[in-house]
Amino acid sequence: MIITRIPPSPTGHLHIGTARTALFNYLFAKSQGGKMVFRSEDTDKTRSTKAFEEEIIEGLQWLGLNWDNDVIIRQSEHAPVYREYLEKIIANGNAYISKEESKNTPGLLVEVIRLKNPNKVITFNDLVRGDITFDTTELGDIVIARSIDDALYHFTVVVDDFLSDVTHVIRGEDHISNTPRQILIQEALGFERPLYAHLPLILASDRSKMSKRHGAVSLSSYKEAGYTKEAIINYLALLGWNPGTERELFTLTELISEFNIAHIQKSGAVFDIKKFNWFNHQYIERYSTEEFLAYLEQNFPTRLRELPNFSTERLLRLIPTIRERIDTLADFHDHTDLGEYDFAFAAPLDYEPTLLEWKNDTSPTVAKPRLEKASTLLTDADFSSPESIKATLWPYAEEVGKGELFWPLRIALSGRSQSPDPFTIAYIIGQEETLARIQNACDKIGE
RNA sequence: GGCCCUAUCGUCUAGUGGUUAGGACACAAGGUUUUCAUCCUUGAAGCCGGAGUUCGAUUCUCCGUAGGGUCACCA
Repeated sequence: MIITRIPPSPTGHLHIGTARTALFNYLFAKSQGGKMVFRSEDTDKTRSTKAFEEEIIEGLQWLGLNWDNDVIIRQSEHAPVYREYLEKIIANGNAYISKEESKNTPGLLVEVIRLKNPNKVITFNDLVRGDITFDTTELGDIVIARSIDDALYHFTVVVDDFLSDVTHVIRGEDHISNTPRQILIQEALGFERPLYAHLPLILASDRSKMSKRHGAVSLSSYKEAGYTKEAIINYLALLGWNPGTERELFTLTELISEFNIAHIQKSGAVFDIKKFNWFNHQYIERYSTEEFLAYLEQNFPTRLRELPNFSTERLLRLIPTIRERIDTLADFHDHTDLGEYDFAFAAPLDYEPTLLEWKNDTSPTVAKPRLEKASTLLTDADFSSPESIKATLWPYAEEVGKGELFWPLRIALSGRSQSPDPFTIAYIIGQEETLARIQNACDKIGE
């Protein structure tokens, strides 16, 4: 049975890189019929918080990356276990208690536990990179515990991986240099060595490790900006891995069946927000009206309904238009309105009359009779679809010129130089509102 | 600086000794019955450098160079 693990440290928000590491562990385990276990590495009592732990757990679950252990393993609850193995490693002579000056509080004499380094050359096989060799002599006698009841990272990782029967350690490339230390501890304890796979790092655009100074790095910040979990999973999977085909769109389930560790890249991958946006657009576009509405409601909880002249009916008709035009919800100007899509609710009143002027026209005045004619035609029109509205107006447009009619009509309905076509807007706002807006435009033109 | 890892279009990548070096994002131009968006077509854009192995290197080896990671009583 293949067992992988995702052991985040609850000392900060769920980093997008941690989410990706979890994804790869999940995909590998599931593709092999194995399991992934979750472990909270909260041995650093001063930096770990319950809130961060909850955020990390919620984030991974939101993505659908579920682990297989029923109870969450917390290293803070394992002190007695570490003590047992610490006693064992001291008893077998591979570690010793060292009385020395504290590094944290200079002047204070403390007893730390150090591994007796055999000073040997260690070679381990990395599933991504092949053999990697280190001379551990330069590591010295590493400190594995502050005291018998206070084990440190390298020691706790080795013990917990052993206790969880972890077969594959899949983690970021930044852990490569930790591997020989952990192997030394495994050997001192007589544990079997798991298989290792070190993933290439996600890089910022300057090719350095992605960090806060590069902008958004937490999963929650992307979630809040309106990225869908489908897009996040899909994009993250393709950052440092490829299916071996030219296909790019995959669901989590499809990724499980396509996943192959041999296709993991060796070099770091730059996180490209533009491509990420494209993925998000792909998934948003595939949402049904109901799914999109749920997506909107989730991200604009109450404010959506506080828009002036809000109407659920109109919103439902607006959705197909928004769906094909946005990459993320952040594309709306801010989280208080629908930005450039506000024409769906409030009538545009403050645009300049000159905006009604088509490029072939010399003054907006010439558009007035066209708008009046359109108004007449629309009075008897079928408003059940954009197409029926279009059919009503088409013959007349061919007569006077399409731009000559549709441009001023579109401005009259949207008040914007760029917007969806007039048929779509008329359909969204309905007949009564359409006629009122055309009348308003005519009034603006005056004589 | 020591140690370790890496190196194909701007970015993500396919490629495993012989290819017109392929795809995607982004970009540019044109088109799709008015603007925006969508969609379609086309285009520009790449094998880090030098030796070596070989009939032949993007591909194998070595040396450079560049970039990254890591050097805690953090994880």
